[in-house]
Amino acid sequence: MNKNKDISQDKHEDQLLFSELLKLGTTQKKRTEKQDRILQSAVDVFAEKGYAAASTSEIAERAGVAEGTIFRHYKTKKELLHSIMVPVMLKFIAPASIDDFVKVLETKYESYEDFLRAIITNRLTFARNYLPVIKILLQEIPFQNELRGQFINIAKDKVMGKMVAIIEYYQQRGDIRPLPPLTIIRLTVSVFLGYVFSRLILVPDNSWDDQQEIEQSIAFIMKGLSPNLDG
Amino acid sequence: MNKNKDISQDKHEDQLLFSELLKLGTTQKKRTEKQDRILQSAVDVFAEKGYAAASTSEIAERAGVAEGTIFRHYKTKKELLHSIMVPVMLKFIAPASIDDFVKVLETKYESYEDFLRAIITNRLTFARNYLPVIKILLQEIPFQNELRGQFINIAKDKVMGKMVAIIEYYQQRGDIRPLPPLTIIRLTVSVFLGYVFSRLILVPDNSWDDQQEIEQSIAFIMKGLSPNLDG
Amino acid sequence: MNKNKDISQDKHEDQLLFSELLKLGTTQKKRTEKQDRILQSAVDVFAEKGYAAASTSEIAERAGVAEGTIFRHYKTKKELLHSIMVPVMLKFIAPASIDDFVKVLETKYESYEDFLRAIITNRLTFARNYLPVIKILLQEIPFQNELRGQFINIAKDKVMGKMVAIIEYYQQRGDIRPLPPLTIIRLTVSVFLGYVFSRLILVPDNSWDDQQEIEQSIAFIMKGLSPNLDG
Amino acid sequence: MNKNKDISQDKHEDQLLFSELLKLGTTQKKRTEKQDRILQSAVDVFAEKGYAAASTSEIAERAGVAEGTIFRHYKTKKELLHSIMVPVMLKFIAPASIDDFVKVLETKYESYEDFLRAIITNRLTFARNYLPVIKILLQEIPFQNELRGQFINIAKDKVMGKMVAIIEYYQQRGDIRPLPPLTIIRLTVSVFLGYVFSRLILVPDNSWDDQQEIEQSIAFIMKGLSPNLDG
DNA sequence: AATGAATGAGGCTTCATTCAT
DNA sequence: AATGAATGAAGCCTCATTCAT
Repeated sequence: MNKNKDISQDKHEDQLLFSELLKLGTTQKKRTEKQDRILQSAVDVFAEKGYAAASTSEIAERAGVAEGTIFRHYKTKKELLHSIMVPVMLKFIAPASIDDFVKVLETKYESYEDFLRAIITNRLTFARNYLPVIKILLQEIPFQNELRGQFINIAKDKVMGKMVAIIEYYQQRGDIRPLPPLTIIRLTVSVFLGYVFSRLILVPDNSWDDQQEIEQSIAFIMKGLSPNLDG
Repeated sequence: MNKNKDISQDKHEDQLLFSELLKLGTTQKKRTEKQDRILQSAVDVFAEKGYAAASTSEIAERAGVAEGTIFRHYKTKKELLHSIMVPVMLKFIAPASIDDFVKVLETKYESYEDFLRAIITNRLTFARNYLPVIKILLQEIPFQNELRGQFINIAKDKVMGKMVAIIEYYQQRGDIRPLPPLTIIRLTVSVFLGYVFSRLILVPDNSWDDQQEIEQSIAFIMKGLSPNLDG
Repeated sequence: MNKNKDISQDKHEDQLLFSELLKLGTTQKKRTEKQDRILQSAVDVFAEKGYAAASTSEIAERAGVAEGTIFRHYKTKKELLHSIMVPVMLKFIAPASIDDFVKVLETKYESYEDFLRAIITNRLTFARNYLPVIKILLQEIPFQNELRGQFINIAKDKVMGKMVAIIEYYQQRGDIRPLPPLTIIRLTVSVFLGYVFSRLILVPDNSWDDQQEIEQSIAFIMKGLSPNLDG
Repeated sequence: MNKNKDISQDKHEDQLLFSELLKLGTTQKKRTEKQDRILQSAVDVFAEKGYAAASTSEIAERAGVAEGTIFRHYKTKKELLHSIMVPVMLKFIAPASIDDFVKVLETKYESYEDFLRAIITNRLTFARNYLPVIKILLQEIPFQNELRGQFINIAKDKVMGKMVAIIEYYQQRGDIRPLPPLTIIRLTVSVFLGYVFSRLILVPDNSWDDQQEIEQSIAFIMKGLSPNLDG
């Protein structure tokens, strides 16, 4: 059980500034300092008020740039949103490290539980670091059709295949029940996002014992998926 | 196993029109037909575009009334939102039937599983009937502080106490593990809302086998909460 | 110096309720109690906010009648204003008693000073009793052309002639200087309205010694108009 | 009697355009030509219709700008009003030249009459040049509490002290009666504003002989305040 | 006579976007 | 590249007035 080298240690991926995040994964032109400030302000304002209620003038003000400057870099407000969300979606649902999972599937994690613990810890760290963008993502997915399409495509193309492969691997090993892999993903992700939502949006002021809640969630999922209920 | 006449059959509560829903639970003045049309249009537009992006003029147009008419009945756009959401919250998180659960706790449902199946089926029926308002609720909770406060209060005052009592009852009976009841609620609700979200918002066009997904979800939860993993 | 029977004692004229005032001077239809309440509320709201900023709905609300009721009695908001102002103008600038002045000019007041004291005290009592309508009058005169026309006409037809006669009488007696009577009126009225404005609008919270201020004002006017500057 | 180069000649102060007036007395940012046009139109419309009845759309139209442009420079309609009135109040009740009065009190004006003639002529010139804003001032003082407060403060801080000193000086010289200085100010200002109001608002179409009316007003005030009525 | 729901024109204000500097 | 003044469409809301009941 190699708990030590778990994914959450992947500082290179998750503890970067937002502007750094955006650089990854796409071939971006050089971004100026003003552009960075615009993006950061946009993230803040979108997360605070929602996309529709956010005003470009407030974004500009917080970024310390003129109103017109935003539109020099992003043709429309919607393009600004997309400039933020696309790299985030790539990162959020398709961590760079997932490839590693596939590659070293058998050797890296002995059990589905280890895999689960690794990925949940990792994604929670990510969510905590980029909470505002996650919030935007969850908020806007229902309204921004194009965004939703991209999200689903990314999920399909970059994640689902691999996840299914991983799940089937553990199913064959007898770690988990032979439910449809998509159902397993849904159940797992529900528990995870349910925690993120409760923890970060619904009652953030509560005193949460993250460590314990996560362990309980993992145990819950593992038992829920275990093949041997009455075996 | 599950009681036959399960709660989802409670047509009097859940299969009414939206305008009927609003009548329940509060002593409302008589609502005119135009008022009903305004409310229905508001629900539609809020659900389609989100509160902030919805315009009162579009709501009026769809309702076939003059824009001013909206403001004769609802002082502000926000009041219109609240007029919709408050009764929904009361109904959604605090079904009238929950009192029955408490009253006839022992006799009515033999097991936590039966209880779970009953309440999930019931709430899913409700969610399906009032999908748009559920969508609004999930969307606006992060931004409308007052709404969120009311939501949390209603949850606290009307549901949590009873749910905790029910859960502790089944825990004493040995049906489920002695986790903190709030954690159990979080896990259960996560699975439920995760399904609603996937089913109704994220990929609504998929062909879903509701019956099977629900059974799988219930089984997942039951196993996840069962005390006898390695007993 | 018959100070005793001065005009301010004319209770029949000045200390009536507003609704009573309106009855005088014009042949009005019977007014219902609701009409009275509408008029009184209109006076209040017009005086508080100004005609343009007053809303008929607030007037209705304060009067305790439905919005539509106002328009059953007064075709338009402007007609409501006029219904208030016309009788007031008649009373304010053309006191019923002025006829008496002319009739008994010589015998009633021995000097211009007595006349002045009588009329100022009288008009001040009136202004105090009907302050709100005076305020409306002063406010709307510049904007309501029709009102201004009527005001000037009433002043011309009912007052100026008589006032000029009175002033010329005292001028012939050598009481006051042979300035143009209109100039004398302007100077006198200025001092009077200047006091009303300071006293009732500009700094109403001040502690004013009315008795003394009035006496000083009268003395000021008398000296200002006295013929014997270098006599 | 009166000094020849009287204050009304102070062209640098009083005969500037309105936009010029606004520049004085405060350190203003540069104003664009459109801003000037907005201010001028606002003055016109406010004066014509009153603040409440003036519409920002008409102001914009007359200024030849888009309505939105107004709100780029003035956050609200009320701020637009204040932007106009504050400098005017400073100029109207607190002429720059009043300091000179104090400084050169004895030498500059031999008598209260000279002082009075100077200041009245000066203020009348000002009023004539800026008639619309004076009209707005007189109209809105009763309704705009904040404006009234500022007006009173400016009067207190900048004028009253000096005026009282001047009046007491002439009282000690025996020029005028020992009435309370505030009463003297009230009487004097009443006569002055009474003339302005009659002349410019009530019956502007009359043919007025300004020179003569002013001299008569001054004579009236002087006699009214003279100590030696029956000396 | 009285009501109050309904209207639609118009009010103030915000906003994304453009463009001359 | 950056600015910020300018725009005009659109947003929320108010209001005087009408009319069916």
